[in-house]
Order: sequence, then structure tokens, then C-alpha cells
Amino acid sequence: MTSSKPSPGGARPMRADARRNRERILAAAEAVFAEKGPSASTEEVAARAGVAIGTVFKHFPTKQELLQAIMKDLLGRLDRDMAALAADDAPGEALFTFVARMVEQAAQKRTVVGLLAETGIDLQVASSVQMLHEGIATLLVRSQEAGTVREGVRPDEVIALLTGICQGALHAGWDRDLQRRTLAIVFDGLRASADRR
Amino acid sequence: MTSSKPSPGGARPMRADARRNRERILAAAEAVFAEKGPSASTEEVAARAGVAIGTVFKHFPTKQELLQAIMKDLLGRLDRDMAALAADDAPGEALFTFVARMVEQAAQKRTVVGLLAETGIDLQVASSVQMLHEGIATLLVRSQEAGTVREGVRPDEVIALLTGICQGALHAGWDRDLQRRTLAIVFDGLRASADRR
Amino acid sequence: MTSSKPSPGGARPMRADARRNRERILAAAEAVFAEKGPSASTEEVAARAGVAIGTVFKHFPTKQELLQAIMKDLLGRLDRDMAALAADDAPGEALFTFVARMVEQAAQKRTVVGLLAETGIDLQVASSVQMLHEGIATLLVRSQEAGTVREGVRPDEVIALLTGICQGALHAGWDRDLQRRTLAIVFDGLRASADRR
Amino acid sequence: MTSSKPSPGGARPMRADARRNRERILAAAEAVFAEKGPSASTEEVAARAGVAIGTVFKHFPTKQELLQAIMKDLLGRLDRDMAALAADDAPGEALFTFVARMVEQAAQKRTVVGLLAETGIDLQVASSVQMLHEGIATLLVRSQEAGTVREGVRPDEVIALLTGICQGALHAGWDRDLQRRTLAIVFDGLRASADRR
DNA sequence: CATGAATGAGTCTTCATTCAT
DNA sequence: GATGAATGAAGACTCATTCAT
Repeated sequence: MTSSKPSPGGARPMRADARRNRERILAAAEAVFAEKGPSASTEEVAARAGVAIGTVFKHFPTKQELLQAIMKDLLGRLDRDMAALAADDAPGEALFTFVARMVEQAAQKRTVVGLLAETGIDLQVASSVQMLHEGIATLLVRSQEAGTVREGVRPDEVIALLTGICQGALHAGWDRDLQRRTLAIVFDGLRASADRR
Repeated sequence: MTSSKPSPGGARPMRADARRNRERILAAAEAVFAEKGPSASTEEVAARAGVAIGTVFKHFPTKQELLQAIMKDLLGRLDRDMAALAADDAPGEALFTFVARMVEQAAQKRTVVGLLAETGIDLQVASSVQMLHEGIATLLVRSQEAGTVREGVRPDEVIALLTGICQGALHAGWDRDLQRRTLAIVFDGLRASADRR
Repeated sequence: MTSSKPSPGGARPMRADARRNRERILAAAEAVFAEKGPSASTEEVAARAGVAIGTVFKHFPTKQELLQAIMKDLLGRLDRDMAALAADDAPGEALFTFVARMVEQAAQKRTVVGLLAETGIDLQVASSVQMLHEGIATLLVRSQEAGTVREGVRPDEVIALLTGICQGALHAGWDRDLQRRTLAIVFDGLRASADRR
Repeated sequence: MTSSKPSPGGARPMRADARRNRERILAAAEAVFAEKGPSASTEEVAARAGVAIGTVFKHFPTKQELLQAIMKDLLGRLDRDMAALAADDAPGEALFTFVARMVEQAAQKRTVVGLLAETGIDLQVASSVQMLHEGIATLLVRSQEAGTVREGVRPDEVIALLTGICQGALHAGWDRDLQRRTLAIVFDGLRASADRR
């Protein structure tokens, strides 16, 4: 659930308890922001993590930076997910599987989704987004080679659809059935087809 | 840009200056919240509208109510859009036109989009959302009768896609071209096709 | 319920509808402040009186003045009460009757009571208070002449006891029985008695 | 002037500086509310205490809670007063001494008095009021045993008289002499007497 | 390093009062 | 005279951030 980003940049290696705290905070923050959106208070994050507020600010000098760290963490996990899928799943289905899985988890990931929409993409996480982009690109190419996605579709379209549908998934009245039907439409749109407009 | 909802319910007609102010506030609020999201301050709305803070609260006793009023206003305009399209456009294309138009305006409408995701749909605007639902349903049926949308697609899927894509349209790095390509995929998914999964 | 203070000082006689409004406002104010204490809003008074807020301020340019007017009104009525009692009741009992009656009504008169404690006695109502003082003095003297109140008791002590007990009567947990028993003690204290300390 | 209620309930002991501030705030609040009544601003309390506004709200998350804390504090001190009197004073006089002392201090205690009348007794302070009740009951019984208060008088009557007279003591024009004379009447009422009504 | 108390700018909201209609 | 919309100062409360312990 938590990243293992040990010591950043050229700093000295973090003390063990410090690293543990960092990860507890990150996990708590993800949970809290997931539940209450990014306007939840830092104090609540500290409480959930079982540390004092000062400790949170020691690790993440700004709320912004905490939010960015969550994003990075999340995107990193997505990247590993994708890599695993690329290795294990049928090449033609991996992209679909990945998208479906992300949408499914969207409700618990209000954070990523919300963050993207709320604060925009800061430069700090640009590299992580880049990672996502590349992962998607890989899955996409394989799908196209396998003939399950039509030629001409590009990664940014897939990302656009992905984030959009995830946003949608946060809404009230969005149940499993609606999710399945909506994805079906999008997947149909992605599939190779003779009668493209 | 602003509605003309004059005097609600069974009250006497609003004084001219009051109605003018109400609309200036609504317009200002829409603009401000569009730029900065729903957490922008009411004070800024007042400033942009050129009125004192008290005036905003006289018209909308709560920030929530102001946000809801924007929603209602916006949804009302959408409804009129849809009605016009249903009357004027080719039956098979009206739905596509409507969706495309909404997405196109999404950037200016960060509010609606954001609101739906942020605060959820309160009962106050439920009727307006209902309106949207019905409008979409009408357009959808016509498209299906015209054969441009496959049978089996239901209004809630269309709404889900619509809100999702609108959300997506708010992101940085989303340009006209990406918009066009993304919509093309979704529209392909909606079109009648022989090789339905 | 309302006073008939027609036109103040040397001003021209008030128009009939104006005087009617003045009294409706006074009555409404008394009711509202009685219910919610003197911090109730002037707007609510206007609403209860069925007039616009501007009208209230036309008659009473300041909330303070409105409160003072209520006081005067109330004290005037008390004065008439006392005069009637002085004329009708048994001389030895009139004072007791009056005090008991006031305490009984205290709950509905949170205003007077509250006002005295809250804002202190402004000079504006001093003359009215003087009236009360005189009325009490009259009743007191008669009681003493009738032998039901010991010599040496002075009007200001009676007023002090009166206001104090009225305050007490506003408290939660103060019922008719407690009221009776408390008054009995005070009345015993007032009665002539051989064994004064 | 201030209590020493250190750390409430089962929490860890408060840091020294925090407790010091808590007490400065409590003392400041008591003074401010005593002067201006319970509608005085929290900001002024903060200023008088020499802390920032946030600190006040950190210790007392609500103005209500601050007021209640003052009440508790005050009632606690009264309770200790009573206990001391019960131990030291002549049994027959302790009650009279206590009441007289309270009334004497009433001006500085506008808070207690005002609070009881203004906001009513919330459950939070109910236990403290209960304490007061019990203390009074003790003093009362001893007085009755000593024969200085007639049988049949009950604690709630004494409390009613006490609060009432305290209220009265807040008024303008209430001087030491009036106080003495008024109390004399009430004490006479409480004393055992042959000619009970 | 961790703690958590203190800070204070910023937010929402209320209300007495003014004044154009 | 009456109306009620507008004003804006003031109040309660929040929260990111700092810093003494």
C-alpha cells in the first residue's frame, strides 16, 4: 500500500523510524484524502497516522508536497501494475484489463482523480505522469499488434478516456452494472472496426 | 451567460435592481468557481460581481445554495440547448452534437463538472438533474430510431460518458485535437455496429 | 398589550397608519425579545410585525431605542396595574399581590428582566423606573399602615427583591410550586415580625 | 482566581505552557465576560489573555464550551468555599455567610449569574450545578439543626433566592447598604419564626 | 527527530443601519 | 411614509505552518 521511496536525492539515508513514519503518513494521507477529498485537514492525516502534526510537516513541508507525494506513489504503483500486466496477460487484453481495474478502484482513489482535476498537474509529478503515459503506450501498442484495438488510437486518448471514466465512477448512482455498460461502450470504440466513421 | 430565473415560487416579483444583482452574482460566481474551483471564496465572488459581501448572502444564504444555484442555472441552459437541438438538428446527429458541444464548453464549466464530483448531488438540484436525464433520453431515442446509435445503450451510460469526458476535458494538455480524437472513440462505441461484443 | 404613546414631544401628530405601525412593531418586538432575548434580530421583529425593516428603523432609529421603548411601555403598564391594585385590593395585600403577579408573568417578560440585567438602566428610561418606584412606594406604605409589612422596609429593597426573583423565575427548573415556596419566604421576610434580628 | 483543572479525563498530562495558557484564557474570559456580559467577543478574551485567537479555540473549541468552562470553574470555587464554611463557621450561620458572600461578589461574577439566565444550564455543567445543590443542602440542614432556619425550607428555594438576589445585585443603583437591607429581609424570611404564615 | 502548542490570516455568516425606489 | 435591497463591520471558527519543548 505504501511506497518505498527511501531517501530522496543526495541526502543522507533516512533513519529507519523516520522512513517508517513517512510511509505511515503517506498511507494515512491517501486514506483520508480518498474519503474526504483534498480539502481534508492535515491534522486529520496526522491523527490517522498516529503521529503529531509536526512530524507530517517535517516529512512534507507543504500540504501540496504531501499531495504530490501521494500522486507519485499512486502512479508508481500503477506503473508496476501495468508492467505486471504487460508480462502476464494476453497481449490483446492487457489494456482493457488495466483500464477496467483502474476504474474499479476509482472510488477508493478519489485522491488521484480529484487531484488531477483539482490542482492540475504540477511539474513535480510530471515525470510520474510520463511514466503512466509510457506504460499505457506499451499496453496500447501490444493491443494494436494483437488486433484488439484499432490502429490510429493514441496513448493520450486512452489516458483521457481513462481519467474521464474514473471521474465518472466517483458519482453517486454509479454502480457495477453501469460501470460495466459504460466501459463496454468505450471498449467498443477502441476495438478495431471496419465501419469507422 | 446568466439565467433569467426571476422570482422563485409564490413570492412577489423581485425588484428590478435585486434581480439584476442576483444575476451579476450568479455570473460572477460561475466565473470565479470555474477558474478556482468551488473552494474559491465568496468574498471574491462579491468583488467580481461588484457588490458587498452581504448582498451575496442576502441572495444565497449559504455558499452551498450559491453553488446549487449555479448548477441549476447551468443545467437549465443545457436543457434549453437540448430542446433546440432536438428541434433543429438531424435526429441522428443531435445527441452527438450535444455531447460534443458540452465537452467543448467544459473548460468554462469546470463548475458543473467539479460540483457534481465534489459535493455530490443534493436533493435541491435533483430535479434539474432529472431534466438533463430526460433531455438526453429524448436525444438518445431519436438517435437510435435514426440508426446512429446502437440499440441497448441507455441514458445513464451516456450521462456517465458525458460527465467523464467533461472531467477529462479540464485537464492540462487537453487540446482541440485530443478532444476530437477522444470523442471519436466514444462515438464509435455508441454507433450501431454489427460486431458488437 | 401596546402603549398608546401617540406623538412624542413637540412633533406633529402622527398619521393614523403610522401610529398603528408603531404599536404593531412594539407588540412584535416585545414578543420576539421575550422569546429569544434581546439579541434577537431586528429583522425578525419586522417580520413578526408584518412591516419592512425600514419601517422599524423609521420609528425606532436604533435597536437600543426600540428596547427602551419596550421597557417604557412595560413599566407604564405595570404602573397602571399598581394604580388599579391600590384602588381595588385590600391595602395590606396589594403589594404582595403585585409582586406575585409580576413574578408569575416574568417568564413571558424575559425582556424587562433581561433588559435590566443586560444593558443596565439607561437614562432614557429613568423616568419610567421612577414611576415604578413611586408605585411600589405607595403600595408599600399602605401595607405598612395595614401592618402586613414591617416598618423600616424601603421601596428600593422591594424593587431589588422583585427584580431578583423575576430573574430567578426565568430559570429552567422553576415551576409553580418552587415559585410559591420562594415567594413565601420573601413575603415572610417582609411581614412584620417580633423577632427581627 | 483561576482553577487548577489540569488535564481532563484520561488524557496525558497537559504540557506546562499549555496549562498556563489555559488558565490565563480562563481568567481573561471570566474578567471580560464579567465586564461585558456573555456577548463579548472571543477576540477580546484572546487579547486580554495575551494569546492569539487560535489558542483560545484550541483550548475551548466553541464559545459555549468556554462559557461552560468558566461556569464549572466558578462553581468549583463556590463548592470549596462552602466546604470551608461548613467546616469553620458556626453551623447556624454558615448558610447566611455563604449567601452574603456570594451576593457581595456578584458584581465580579456577572458571568455566572448572566450565564445561568442567558443560555440555561447545559448538561455539561449539570454536574457542577449538582455540586452546588449538594453544598447548599448541607449548609441548609446544619442551619436547620442549629435552629437558625425554619424547618420546611428546601435547597431549591435557597438556590432560587440566591441566584435571584445575585441578579439583582448587578443592577445600577445597588449599593452596599441596599444589599445589606435586602439580604436582611430574605434572611428574616428564612429564619425560624413562630408566626409562620 | 518527534511533539503538539501557538500563530494569525482567511472563511463563512449575521445584523444593525442606510438609502434608492 | 413604507419598502426592502445593499452595505460592511464584526464575530465565530478553521487550518496550514512555525517553533519552543
